Amino acid sequence: MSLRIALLGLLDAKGPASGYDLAKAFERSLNHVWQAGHTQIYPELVKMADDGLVEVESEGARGRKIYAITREGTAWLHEWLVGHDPSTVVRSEAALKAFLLTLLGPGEAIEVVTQIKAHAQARLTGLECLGTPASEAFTGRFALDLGRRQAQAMIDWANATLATLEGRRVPGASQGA
Amino acid sequence: MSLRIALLGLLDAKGPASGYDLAKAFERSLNHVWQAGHTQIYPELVKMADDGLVEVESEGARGRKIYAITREGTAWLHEWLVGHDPSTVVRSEAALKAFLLTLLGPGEAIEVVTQIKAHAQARLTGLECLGTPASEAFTGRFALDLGRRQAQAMIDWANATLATLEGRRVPGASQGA
DNA sequence: AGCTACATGTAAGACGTTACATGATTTT
DNA sequence: AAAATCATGTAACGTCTTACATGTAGCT
Repeated sequence: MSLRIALLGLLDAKGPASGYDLAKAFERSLNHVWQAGHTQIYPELVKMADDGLVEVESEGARGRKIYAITREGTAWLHEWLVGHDPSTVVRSEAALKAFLLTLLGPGEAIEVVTQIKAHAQARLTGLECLGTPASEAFTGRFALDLGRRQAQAMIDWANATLATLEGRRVPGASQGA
Repeated sequence: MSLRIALLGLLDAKGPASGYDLAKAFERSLNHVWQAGHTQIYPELVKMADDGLVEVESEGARGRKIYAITREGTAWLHEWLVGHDPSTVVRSEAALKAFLLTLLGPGEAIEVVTQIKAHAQARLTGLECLGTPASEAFTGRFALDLGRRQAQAMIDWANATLATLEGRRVPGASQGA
């Protein structure tokens, strides 16, 4: 259902758009929150139109189809945002690596953590580029802040873990907030 | 591939086990890192046996089949841990809600953030119960620390966002580490 | 005898990725 | 004229969830 929510959210926030536009919007803005390519988006829009959540507002050049959110779609979106209990399913390859870190020797473990840290730093840099503190109001600004904090938490974890692995601190201790 | 890694990791860390045992281990220890039920685990173990990564060591009562990791399996596991670039695919319903927060009125937005905060706090409490600072060495202790930090980051975000929504702070500003 | 925990599976369907396929318009 | 970008789709395959199905062993 979350793909629907993401698509409805974009249509609600930015107005009518084609599947192509939505795929681009996914790449640019939603990327750090949810992922979907055009091969998933096009069929989903058709299904959503069948269900009355969106409608083809107009057709442009090159077979371009502009979808608009319907009143039913808006209602559905708000219902989900307020009423739906966010699922706690987590599937993180980085966390899986962290879990199995004790199976490796110290040298290899340091290598893996360093790699994870580099990824988190790249992610943080990418997020910093998306919004500056000056631009105060835009859709997704709260998610951007959340993404930054999550990336920073991963970097902090990597630093603490590297310190442990290098024997500079006690292992497994809780380092607080 | 990550399900394989998780299963191989458990077999490597805790020794031979049945599919049933592995499903239980998923529930208890791996839950905050990767999820899988028995309906996914049983067929995967069969495929892994076909591929030579595990083997049926013995069969016990009630049709119980004990799987053990093979040398090839161990090699494969280490290869993945060190060599595989962790995918950055993120799909978080909480983050999606955060993204779409601006579509809601202040009252509803506060409600949603409060709900997310409660979930993060429950998660943090659950993780705290899994390991005490005293027990210094166990498989997954690094992932536990990571999970705690991620949960704390979410709680911090929720508090900052609530402050913004209640008009106590500037919106969208970067709050640093 | 009935309940609970152990133990393993299959099948249908939803969700997601990769590869393939096609054609129109704009830019170089 | 060729290349890039716009624009939409299908098909095959892999992963994940939910529901269904079966039988054993221990406990009360």
